[in-house]
Amino acid sequence: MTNRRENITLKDLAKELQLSVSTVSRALNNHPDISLDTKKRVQELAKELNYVPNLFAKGFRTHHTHILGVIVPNVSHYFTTTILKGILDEGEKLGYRIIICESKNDEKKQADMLQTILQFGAEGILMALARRTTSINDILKTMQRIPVVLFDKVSDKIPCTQVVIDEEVAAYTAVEHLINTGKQRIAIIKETENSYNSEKRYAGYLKALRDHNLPIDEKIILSTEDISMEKGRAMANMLLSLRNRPDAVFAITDSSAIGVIKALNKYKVKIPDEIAVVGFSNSVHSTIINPPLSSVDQPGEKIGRTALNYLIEEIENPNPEMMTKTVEIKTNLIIRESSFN
Amino acid sequence: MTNRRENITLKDLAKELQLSVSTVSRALNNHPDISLDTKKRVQELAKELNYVPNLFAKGFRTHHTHILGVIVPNVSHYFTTTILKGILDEGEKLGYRIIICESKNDEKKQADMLQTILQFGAEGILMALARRTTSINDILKTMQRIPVVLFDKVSDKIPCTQVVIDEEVAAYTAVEHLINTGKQRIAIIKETENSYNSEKRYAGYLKALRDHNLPIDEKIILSTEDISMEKGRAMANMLLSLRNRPDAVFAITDSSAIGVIKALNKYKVKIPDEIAVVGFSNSVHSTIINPPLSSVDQPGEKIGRTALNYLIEEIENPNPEMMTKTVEIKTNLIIRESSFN
DNA sequence: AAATGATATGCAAACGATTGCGAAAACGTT
DNA sequence: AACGTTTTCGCAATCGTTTGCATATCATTT
Repeated sequence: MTNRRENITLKDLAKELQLSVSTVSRALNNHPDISLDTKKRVQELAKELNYVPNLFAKGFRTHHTHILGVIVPNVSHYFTTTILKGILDEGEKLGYRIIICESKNDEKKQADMLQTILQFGAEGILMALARRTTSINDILKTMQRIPVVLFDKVSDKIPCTQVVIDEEVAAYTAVEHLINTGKQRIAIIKETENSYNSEKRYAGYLKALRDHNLPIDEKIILSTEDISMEKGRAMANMLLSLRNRPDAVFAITDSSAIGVIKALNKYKVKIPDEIAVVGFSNSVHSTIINPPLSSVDQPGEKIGRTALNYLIEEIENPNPEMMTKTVEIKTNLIIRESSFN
Repeated sequence: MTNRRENITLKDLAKELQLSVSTVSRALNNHPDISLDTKKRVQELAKELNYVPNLFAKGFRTHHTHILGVIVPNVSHYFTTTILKGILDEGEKLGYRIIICESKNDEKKQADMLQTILQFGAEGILMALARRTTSINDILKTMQRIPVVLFDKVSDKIPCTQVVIDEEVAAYTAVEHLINTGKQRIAIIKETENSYNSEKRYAGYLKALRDHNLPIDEKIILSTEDISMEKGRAMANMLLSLRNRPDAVFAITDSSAIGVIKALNKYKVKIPDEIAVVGFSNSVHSTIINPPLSSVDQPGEKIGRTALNYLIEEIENPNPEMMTKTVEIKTNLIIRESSFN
């Protein structure tokens, strides 16, 4: 391992070329004051010696770090990773480095991470809120220093740009699809906690039923906290035990929808003829389960890209008026055999 | 947005307290030279004014950036995300920030990212190689500047610490399990390209057969490039068309194993009685598919943690001799209904 | 009383790059 | 030949923090 630490600096180049540090700096930055001849000499030597600017010194000097922070509840969640993909890709294109943190749905951890990211000199933060984020003080405080853009898990209590999907429309479309296939008694599995996403989807569900003059029956409106496959399974069992069974289930997440399918399969309930199922997220699992699950596809990469672009816009052209808009990304219902054949 | 840019510096604290900048610095760093009284005064004011040290200036001064870079082929790959989880978590504990990049299995992109990460002042790099990484020059060059630790996708051509699972043992165990359930004719689905992982697993497969005096039949040793669910399905169809069908399939990845199960289900082949299936990775999908898939569980978080710890060890205590070892993490075969009932 | 030592603080340089300002060099103009 | 312009470059300050060394104060010892 030769010379692990030794880095070439402007000074080295300057000495070698018998120039001043400032001239070398300007030559490398293509400053008009420098003659073409000098520029060429400098740039050639720089390349030859494999000069890499110390971005720390630069960032320190210019107060421009080109770092962005991202906080998400769980990096292993598939939908989240597609968003990250968009963020990483777009960030790289625009010359920003991305630091990723996982809040593990822990509000306190989330607050610590905001602090850390801030300390580290990030110029902006992208985040999906931890579940049950109630004290938004830390976030507001952070926003006084650098811009914040929320995505996916958002809250209208926080005055900043938010990038979400058209939750309500998406749910409406999904339920309407079930209605169009002749279903009349559609159950919903949603979250108990006041989650932004869950509420919006529920609203879409209600609107679809009302618009098609279908009765709303609270017996088949099921709520659960920490929605999961297991909970989906339990809810399905519950629905099967009803005297008046539903003929379709709209589950607010794919995992719970898959739990439903598993339960139905177990009791040999015919899908979709007896009970149809639609999920939300279009995760990879949708195509693994049998029958394949109809689901709302959320364009994760696009959400990531969009959020990042808004953030950078706010960093580079601060403009208080533009900083509180909500951007809705269109989703797309993917119909598979769990609801149609 | 009040005072977005204004940061409190040591100088501000010093002026307020009528002290010198150096004293304030030492007080905050708990230097023994400073009196308890002064320390207290300084620290209190710092907290009150919400002083956050400019880590850029600090890193610039101390040549200690506390940044690590991670390069992986695909951030949406489940196993990868579990590794990332481990890296992020352990990194945070040890006070390092993590920058993540996605190579998209593109060797050129991978080289660019090494450069970027380097420029940015990372003190070490963790990486899983892009598929078909042949020119390792960029990596070797990087290693002359900062330590590199490889994980998951590794190469023995690169002289550095490598953290992998016990591929061969894992495969051996999986195949032996099939043999123990009475299977005699076990097919394997592996990769064509000279992938480190695939070759090791294949070796384990061969060894298990030989140790149990089972014949090795090339007709049921199937290779494919870009292994996937679709390829698994195709390979299964191929196996079903044989006059002499196998009674078990060991698929080197979960996705291909799931393809196999889907094909078998389609043709109503009884699993595991007629043909048993074992996969590799124990991805979430294993429990979604029906029947649930037996699979080798790879402790992703542990791999991440381990790799990170080795990297930091090399950063903080450089010691050329320790830098080329291969660490094997133990896996665990999870038996489900696809191979046992 | 002087010397010694311990304790507490300040001075100033350094890290590497950028940049306003001024100076030198080169050239053209009268 | 003297002057003005333009081109090209260097000086020096600056960003915020750390740190070796010098300094100052006070108590302790001889």
